[in-house]
Amino acid sequence: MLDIVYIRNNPQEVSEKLARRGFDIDFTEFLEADAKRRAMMHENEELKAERNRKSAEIPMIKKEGGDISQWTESLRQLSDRIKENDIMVNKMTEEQQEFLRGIPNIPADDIPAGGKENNEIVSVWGEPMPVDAAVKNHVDLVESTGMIDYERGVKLSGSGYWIYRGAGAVLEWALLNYFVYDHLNDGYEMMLPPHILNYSCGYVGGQFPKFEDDVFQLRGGGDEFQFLLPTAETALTNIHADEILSEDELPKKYFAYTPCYRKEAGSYRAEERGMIRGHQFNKVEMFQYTRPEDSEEAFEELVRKAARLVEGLGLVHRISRLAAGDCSAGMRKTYDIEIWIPSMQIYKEVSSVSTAGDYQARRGNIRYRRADTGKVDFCHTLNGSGLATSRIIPALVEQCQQSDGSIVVPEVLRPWMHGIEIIRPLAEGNV
RNA sequence: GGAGAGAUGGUCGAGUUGGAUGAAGGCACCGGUCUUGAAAACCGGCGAGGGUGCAAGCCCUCCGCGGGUUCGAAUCCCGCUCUCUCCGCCA
Repeated sequence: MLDIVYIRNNPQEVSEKLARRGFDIDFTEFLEADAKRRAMMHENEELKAERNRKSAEIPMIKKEGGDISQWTESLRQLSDRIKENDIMVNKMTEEQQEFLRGIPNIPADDIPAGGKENNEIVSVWGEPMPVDAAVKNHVDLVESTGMIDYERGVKLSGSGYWIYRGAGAVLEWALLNYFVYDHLNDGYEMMLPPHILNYSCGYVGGQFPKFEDDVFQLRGGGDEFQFLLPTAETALTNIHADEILSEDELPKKYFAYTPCYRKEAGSYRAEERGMIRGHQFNKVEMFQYTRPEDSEEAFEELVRKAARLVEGLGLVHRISRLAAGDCSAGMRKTYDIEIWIPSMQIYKEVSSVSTAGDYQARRGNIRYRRADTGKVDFCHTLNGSGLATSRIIPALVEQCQQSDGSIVVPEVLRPWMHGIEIIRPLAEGNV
């Protein structure tokens, strides 16, 4: 949610900045309605003041034994008028809120305008392997080594689900451990939140109402529903909703491990078969609540952390600065960490680091009190995957494969691999 | 699933025969006195949102959420949500 005062004072500037992300908006009508609403509100407040004043006199008149019947009659009329006005003001306010809710965040000035095609590559780490007939794709690799059981995953649940098993499950878990320990070392607090959230969490996170249909909804009969979280960000954003934090507890640095549940409705492209896109995948999510003046630095920190995790695995990757139109609606700026998938000859996102500025904080009413002035102000919120595994494993098995179809486990994961250093193909008929 | 109790400001907690009070008191926090320093003690300050104003200020709204009764609701009535206790069930 944008600051209405800011829009009021700088409508032109806001429109221009939003245009950078391809969002066309004209505030003329909105501001007219806003002025009308405020005038109406002001008028009604004066009526209320009058009512309060006169009502307060009644007990005194009563005490002196005076007659109050004409007072109550005129006050009843006044009250009725106030009630009518209230309904109108509420309606205007509701319309205004709805309008504001539909406006995406203002993109940061230091990111390119336009859509996906304007994304910029910030840096590249490692040398992408050339196409090679000998390179096996991850689907073949994880099946031949028995790391993933696609068939039985589908049997249990349906298309888009798989089972990590044996060395595959161990590797998956080792990755998560590797991430967890890195964040603990950096002083982040670990969270294991509920996976089922209420409607309001989806709203504050910025996903609802637009993406209501992209999550798995759990309906209990009411209008509002609970849902399986599509990312731990949705939980972490809401932890401090409706709270006023004190300045000295900022920045708050959290991370959470959860599976992420997404409908991913729509057809799968053939090249995305495998683990690239599933209905359920594991992810460790980093999150920070900061003072406004610290969010830029926090953003850099999150990007650095995400990239360093991939680097630690020794996997070829790059960092992209997303163009305004490619950032999700609630975000001012997003950098993606993308990992090289040799069989597909493309980079795929394994982490998306974003800063929301105060956009989410306004929706969730997340504030802090400044120590110097004693005033409250909105926090800034930032989030970043650190990391999602579902694209790491494909990249890992492909980048770490040997000519015999075995996979060398990266050094950093060994402490959690129960002695497995090389994952070898199963014998024929052993699947 | 059944029965009962409750929801007040950062926190604890008064206030429920409707009116003088955004709300006693304690704690926390901030400023000051005292002290070599700290603690203690004492004095003072201390909710949020909105409107208006250069400002001091003034006004409106908010006692879980939504509605109702009333000239007037934290207080009465209805609905909802959540929490707690007891019973039942049980991975």
